[in-house]
Amino acid sequence: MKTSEIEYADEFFSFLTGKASAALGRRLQRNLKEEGILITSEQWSLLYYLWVEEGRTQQELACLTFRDKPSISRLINNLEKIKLVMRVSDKEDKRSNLIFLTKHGRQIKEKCMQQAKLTINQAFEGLEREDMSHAKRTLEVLYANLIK
Amino acid sequence: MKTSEIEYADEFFSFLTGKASAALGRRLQRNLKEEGILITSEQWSLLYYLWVEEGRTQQELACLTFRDKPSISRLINNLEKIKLVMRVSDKEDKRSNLIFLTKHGRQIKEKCMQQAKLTINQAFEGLEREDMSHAKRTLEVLYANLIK
DNA sequence: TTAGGTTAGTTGTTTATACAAACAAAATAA
DNA sequence: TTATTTTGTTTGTATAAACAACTAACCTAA
Repeated sequence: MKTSEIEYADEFFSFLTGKASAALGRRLQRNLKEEGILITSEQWSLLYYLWVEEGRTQQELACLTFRDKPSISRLINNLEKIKLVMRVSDKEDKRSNLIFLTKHGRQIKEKCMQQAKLTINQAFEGLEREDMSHAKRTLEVLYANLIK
Repeated sequence: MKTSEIEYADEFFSFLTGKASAALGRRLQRNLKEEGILITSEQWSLLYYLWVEEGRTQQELACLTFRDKPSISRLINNLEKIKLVMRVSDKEDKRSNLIFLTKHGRQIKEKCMQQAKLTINQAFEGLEREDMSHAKRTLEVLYANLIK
């Protein structure tokens, strides 16, 4: 293996591990916990889209969060268990569930967004906005390459 | 919420999902499967360090792959099950297991590295090396911020 | 109107993760 | 030497992911 290939594999591996995003998720979860909010970063990502707009179908949530349908189904099971969301059968189309926030699900929004901002600030310390945008664009091209 | 905050949260979220690294892992797994090698991308990442050097302890592997000790313990259980690695109790320190590749574990190295290279090429299509290095550096700073 | 295909969601199975708690072996300190 | 702490690993429990197989409801076209 040539030197250039070793470096190449190393870069590859660094992304493969996804350690940065995992660390970000863990930190968010920790920051939420400190405010007494016991949800996972995955649950946060679903709630995020419901705070923007309620009454989405599970299919919509699957597309928005890049998960498959079973993953969404089980995430919502857990969010129902802790009484943050509820399924409401769509009267127009009985196949669909519309997902709504409970009162408590709406109440925690502000605290969650605040802790998300805190997490961002902690993560981006010493980084320029431009660095983040650049990295984001690169990852988006990479992602686009891989799903086709 | 101000516009700038929405953009900010969006960038944050894009990293949070880790969708790029997940897609990379799935593609690697798929590419390996096409060569008849049925291992997960997580198993690959452990094997990678064993191909570089065998006889590492689980603790070492945990550090190298940024996983906790239970994760490594169970990854190795599964790698033992499919007969790619084996635990050998360290005679110097009976607490430690030294992890060695089986014959088959060594045999698949070349094919695996070849499929890893293929995966890299697919992922990086249309991207400059400089973009990847830049993204990598950014993610490394982000990661360093979050583990302290 | 009914047969065939599509869409929305669920369930089963396997793998992987985190965190906490347990355990045994080793190192250290009294 | 014995007591205490540290280190390496495993086990328990919960959440989450992918993939395949399934059901139910809807749509469409003969």
